[in-house]
Amino acid sequence: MWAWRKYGQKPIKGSPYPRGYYRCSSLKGCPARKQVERNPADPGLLMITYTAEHNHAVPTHRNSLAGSTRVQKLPSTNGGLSPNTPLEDEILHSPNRPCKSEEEAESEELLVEDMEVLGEDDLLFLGGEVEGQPSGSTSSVSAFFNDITL
DNA sequence: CGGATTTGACCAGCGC
DNA sequence: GCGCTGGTCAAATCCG
Repeated sequence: MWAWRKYGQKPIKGSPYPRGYYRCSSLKGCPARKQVERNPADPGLLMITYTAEHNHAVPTHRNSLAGSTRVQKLPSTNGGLSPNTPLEDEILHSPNRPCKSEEEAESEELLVEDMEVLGEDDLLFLGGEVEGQPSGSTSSVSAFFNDITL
């Protein structure tokens, strides 16, 4: 839904998997950031931590994808296509639980974004609260994902 | 050719 | 003060 540009990756102490740092590339001055790290307890699960809020509206890019790019890639071969968002379309493309290799990380992230669909408002809420509540907000996000998987 | 990704270097905060 | 760790920067590279 947002356009994220990766700007860094670091191995994290205590976790065998590196953490990726992403910025919003939709708008140049957008302060929104997200950290993507794998859950050591469940390597198939990506924990996405949002920091700061987007200072712009959700790019209609999403719909434009559904209207142009997606349709071009997937003509009416799907029959009904997906009347909903392209995000759901991508989720449909993602396998259940690949857990194959690092290359599958994107698919796994899509899997996590499935959870965003479930609790998108909650995530945005958490992301917004990180600014106002410096203590424990990040861990709350992690706990949030843990609750989902467990 | 422009934008995204990779990756090593640099910097700041914190604990000892 | 020093070393460790996490976060960011920027140059090189890749891809459409």
